[in-house]
Amino acid sequence: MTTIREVAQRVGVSAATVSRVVNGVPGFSELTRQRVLQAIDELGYEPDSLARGLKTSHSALLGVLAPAVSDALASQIMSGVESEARAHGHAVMLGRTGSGAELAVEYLRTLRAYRPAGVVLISTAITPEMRRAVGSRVPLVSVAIRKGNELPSVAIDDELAAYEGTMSLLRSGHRRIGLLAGDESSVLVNAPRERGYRRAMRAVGAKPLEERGNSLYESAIPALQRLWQRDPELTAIFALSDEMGAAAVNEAQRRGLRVPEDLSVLGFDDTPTSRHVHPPLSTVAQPLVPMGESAVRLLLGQGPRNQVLPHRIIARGSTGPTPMPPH
Amino acid sequence: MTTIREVAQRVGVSAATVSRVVNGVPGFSELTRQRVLQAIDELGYEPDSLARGLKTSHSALLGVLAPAVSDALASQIMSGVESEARAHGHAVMLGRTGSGAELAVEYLRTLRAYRPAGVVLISTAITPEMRRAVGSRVPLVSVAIRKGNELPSVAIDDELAAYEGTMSLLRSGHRRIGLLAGDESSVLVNAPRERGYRRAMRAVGAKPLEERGNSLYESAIPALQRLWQRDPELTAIFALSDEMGAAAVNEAQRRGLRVPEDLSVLGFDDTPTSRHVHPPLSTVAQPLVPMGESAVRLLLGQGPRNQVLPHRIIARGSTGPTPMPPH
DNA sequence: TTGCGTCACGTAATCGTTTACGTATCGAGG
DNA sequence: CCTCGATACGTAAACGATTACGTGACGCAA
Repeated sequence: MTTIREVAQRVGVSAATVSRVVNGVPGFSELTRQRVLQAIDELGYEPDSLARGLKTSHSALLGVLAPAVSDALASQIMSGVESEARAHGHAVMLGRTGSGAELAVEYLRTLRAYRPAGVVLISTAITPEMRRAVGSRVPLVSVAIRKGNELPSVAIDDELAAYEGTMSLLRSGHRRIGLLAGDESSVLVNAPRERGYRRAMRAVGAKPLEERGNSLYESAIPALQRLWQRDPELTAIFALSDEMGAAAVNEAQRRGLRVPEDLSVLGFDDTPTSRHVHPPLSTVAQPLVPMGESAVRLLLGQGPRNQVLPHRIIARGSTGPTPMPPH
Repeated sequence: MTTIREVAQRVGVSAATVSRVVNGVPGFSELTRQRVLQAIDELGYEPDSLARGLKTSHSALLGVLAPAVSDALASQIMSGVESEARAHGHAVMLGRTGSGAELAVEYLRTLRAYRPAGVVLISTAITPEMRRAVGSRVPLVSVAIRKGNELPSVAIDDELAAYEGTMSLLRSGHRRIGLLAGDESSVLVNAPRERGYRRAMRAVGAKPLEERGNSLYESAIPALQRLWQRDPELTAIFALSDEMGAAAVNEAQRRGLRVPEDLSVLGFDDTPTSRHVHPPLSTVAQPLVPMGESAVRLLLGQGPRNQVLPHRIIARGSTGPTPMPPH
């Protein structure tokens, strides 16, 4: 590893001067700039981030905390985080919450030891313990959750998005729309969505019908069962996650229903999963990658404290007009 | 941020002693150990990783390089990497290759500046430029690829796995088995799988039939078209990725074929995608999470240089016996 | 010519650890 | 009693960068 002193020596200047040209701090002539840059290139010098971070007391590291590393929704957001972070010369450190805040606290403690430039919390509410663990200096931003913590946030308007999703089904003539909700543990994102659904249903005098899964594929199967049991003549299902939506289209077809002729299914989030079923899942799309990008810009001090990004209803193959009533 | 000197002062010893008990280096009495530990607890002291890394010239950071952050297969592996890394007190830095080696080189350069303990390369072959970028000190390990670089590796035996996958279809009576292969760019993993398929087919005197996608869902549709065109009476399809397998079961059903009664579909990798279709996809499973775990153990100096982990054929709903020939 | 402001550097302290080396104390063996 | 070897520390020098401060040279106005 070549050090700043080695390149200084090669050029015949002091380390301070090299540091200045590297960081663009005024105090050197054009000629020495050239020679320093050339020496850097020849020696393949790269500033030691540890030493730099020690001196400046902050590194160019960004922490990312997600419920699970392999979570599809989080992955998309992380993708945006990674590219925007890199665009700003920052690197990304990964951690997961798992169940309970214990892992998160532990992760934040080790993260703090690296003096990160900021931390992105994906689908994760912050606890006082977590705040203590990471220290009060480090800026945090929460993504895909708006309420429940006083952090700056990047998210869609879940209530409105669910309202409009429901509305789009209603406009196609559906009245018997079952809701496949997420579980209580992710209440911060689910509660507003449920409210949006109910508000839309009530607006047209339709009766809300809800069952709860845990957002994952398997959990949707029994919830669907219960839904059909409560109303065998459902014409549409609004699932609050794409995985549950995928389960709905598969399960419907297994029961001999055609999608969307006999049953429309609307998903939520627009993860890649929505394209893995047939017909492809219509969904209420969150701009996941842009959300990740926005989050790092916010951390790096740009943009308003609370960003609400636009959602979008994407009609793919799984939704259509109300089936003709048999007569 | 409390420093080591502050805890030293509080106990009435020198910083050196505190450092010794923190790192378990002999040279302190049991009594001072107790008191130091207590002071650390009271002050919430956490050693500064940057300073420590500067002094020892290596951090407890592990780099991970994947083709894409949101890649499903890579995500599973990363999940294993993260948990095992954490179990060893290491943190994980994320980077992506994208297309071309340029991003990878850039990432490895910034990674080197943090003096990482090692780097995990997922589905990525190393180039001389990449090696230079990261420096010769940093140990590397490649996951999910065995050939093509002289790195220590963790992977399954792709040739054998594909052979056995094909064999399992053959044993069910299938003879007209189409192969949905991946693209040339990932030749290091695809070539052996194709060889395994061909070897099995030839072993029973069946005729190989192959078309090429790019491992993603969408790419499988036209490839399937070509497959059916070349042999309309295929009774099974072996897809070299779960996404293509999922496309095959959906596309088959769209054409009015029942899965598995009329057509069996076998996938590859055992990513979550395999459970997102109906019937759920039978697949040749790689132990992705354990592969990630093994990789970090290998980096940290444990285990043999080249690990071949066991694959497994998982029969879910998408495969079955040959359809009766109509007569 | 003198004086002063600017430019272009160099010097040296500093960030928070680790660690080689020095040292005081103490018990035991001769 | 003296010596020797552990044991249990303390001292101070690194690690590789950044940066406040000092300084010599130069230009220019008075």
